[in-house]
Amino acid sequence: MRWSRYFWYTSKEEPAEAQSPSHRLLLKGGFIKQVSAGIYEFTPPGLRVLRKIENIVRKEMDRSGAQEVLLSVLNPAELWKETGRWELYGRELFTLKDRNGRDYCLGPTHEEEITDLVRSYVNSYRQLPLILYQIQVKFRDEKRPRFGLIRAREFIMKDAYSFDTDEFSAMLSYETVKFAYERIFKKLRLKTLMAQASVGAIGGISSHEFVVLTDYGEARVAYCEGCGYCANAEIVSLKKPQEEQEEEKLLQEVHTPGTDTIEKLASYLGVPARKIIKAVLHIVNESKPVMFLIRGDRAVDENKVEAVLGTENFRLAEDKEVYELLKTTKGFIGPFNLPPSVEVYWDNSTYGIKNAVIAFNKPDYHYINANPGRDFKQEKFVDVCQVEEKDPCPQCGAPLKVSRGLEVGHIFLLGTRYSEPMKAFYKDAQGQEKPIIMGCYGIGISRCVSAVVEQYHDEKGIKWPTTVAPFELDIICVNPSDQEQKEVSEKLYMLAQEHGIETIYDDRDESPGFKFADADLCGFPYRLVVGKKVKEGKVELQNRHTGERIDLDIDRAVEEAKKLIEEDKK
RNA sequence: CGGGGUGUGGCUCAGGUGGCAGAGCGUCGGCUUCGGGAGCCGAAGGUCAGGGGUUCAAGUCCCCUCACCCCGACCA
Repeated sequence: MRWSRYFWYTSKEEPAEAQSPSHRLLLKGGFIKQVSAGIYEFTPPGLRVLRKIENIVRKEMDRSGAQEVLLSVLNPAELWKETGRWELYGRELFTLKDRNGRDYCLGPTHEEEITDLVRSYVNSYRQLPLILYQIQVKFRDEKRPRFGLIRAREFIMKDAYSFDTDEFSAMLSYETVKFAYERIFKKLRLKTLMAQASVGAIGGISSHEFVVLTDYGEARVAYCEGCGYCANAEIVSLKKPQEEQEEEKLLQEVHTPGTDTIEKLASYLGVPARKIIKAVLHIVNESKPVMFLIRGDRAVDENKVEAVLGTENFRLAEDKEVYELLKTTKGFIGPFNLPPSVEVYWDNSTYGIKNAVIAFNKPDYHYINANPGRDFKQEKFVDVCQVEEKDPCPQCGAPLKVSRGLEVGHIFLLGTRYSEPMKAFYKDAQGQEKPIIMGCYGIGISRCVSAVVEQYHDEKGIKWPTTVAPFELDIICVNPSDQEQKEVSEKLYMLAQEHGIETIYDDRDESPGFKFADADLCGFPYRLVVGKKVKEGKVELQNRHTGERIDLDIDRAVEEAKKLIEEDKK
């Protein structure tokens, strides 16, 4: 491709709206263009990257025995009503009506459609197992799209679905896709962790996430370098700690004016936050008050709260509600003299604490030296504590590491969540009708574009791995008005194409610095610089990843580049 | 959905106390230059997000709406 004729425009200015490196560099490098919040267009080079990722995914899925289909984007409401998700999916579903007033949605995921497709053809155990997949656009009306392609409202996803006769067979399908995913991310050069995950809104039995460690992910992953345990932080269980060994001191009521936060209270009393018991009041289903008590230095994990309460319909109590129920204000809530409507849970972190600071619903006062058993009762213990670095690994007890991560893949063993309500049944060898056991498996293709940039960039720009680079080789003619340089560049460009190297030839009439800067920004793994050294019969081959530069004889240059590129792609 | 912020040329931004709409980059024409986003000369380019209000006069002050970005809770 000759850059002078190519639809590719980079920017010298930093895009004002972008924060994360991938968002910033993809915009600045002219790979994507924003249309609206969470909606992006791909330019020719951006699309080249996307297609390469798609093709890697496609190849590995095919290799695992999955078969590609293409489902509809515009989905009639009827199917979604069969599974109840027309209502359950909520406001994240983009919905619309046709001219006759019939309801549709733009598919955010395709369990309903694929189940409908399969049930219309499959009715015997002889037709199973089966894995189908597609690579297609998805729509989700996200509450907060952000970081460019990382969380978009319109995005490209590879979604696969498995259909089996029984759980054992389903588990095999699950493992098959899991292995395919490992190969895919390896080929994309993405360093991922595979984390145990909660099944969430899609529903199901078992689930793993493939997570890229970056600062701009929204998942928190806890992992253990000792035993290899790795899980989404929201499902890591924290047990009761050892009982503290301390002599119980005399309970005292202390005046603590204005200490409405743990920080203020800790510094006012001169005690560490871990010696404070904090109380958090939630309102469940807009009616029931529930109090959680947790150690002062720890945070409540709302996902765990959801698991304890069995509903996502809860929120923190407002000041007014706190006053009506407990006649106190935030910061002075405690588990004493409560109205019977208030349910109390103690987080495991509060177990065995000695001489603690705790509030008792009297504004501006706390108890000090409060001790469980003697001064208050702890009945129901639960685990609602947000996992943090150095917490013990639930498997081996070694200190955990915690990182922000970006979820690029997710696999679920669904069971009969969709086949049962949609009556996707098969007949077994005995003629018995049974629901198909399903699994579903996603990879965020467009998100992977960002994930790669997050892992491969420096202050100058992107450093594409050769397997996904828009072009493998950039030929720069330093001075196109120099006849000799021009001729050599043209010759090398032709030769590179003959060798099957994906080449962009920067023949633009721009200054050398301009072209070098673009090459760094756009991240081609290899760069052939045709400059004044042609007089000595040499050109320079540069490696974007290592920064290495070597002078090569003109006739050897392309072969040499080819060798390195092939090596990278292995 | 809660909290914070920003909307001025294609892009990045400046425009105290109301008084002729600006710069740099980019674009177009010309000259010069060529190993790290070159230099000089000239030109085009604006519904100041939209609507309403105050005023002799609004980019600037007030009200409403919209869009986008950031922080939190949720998805690949």
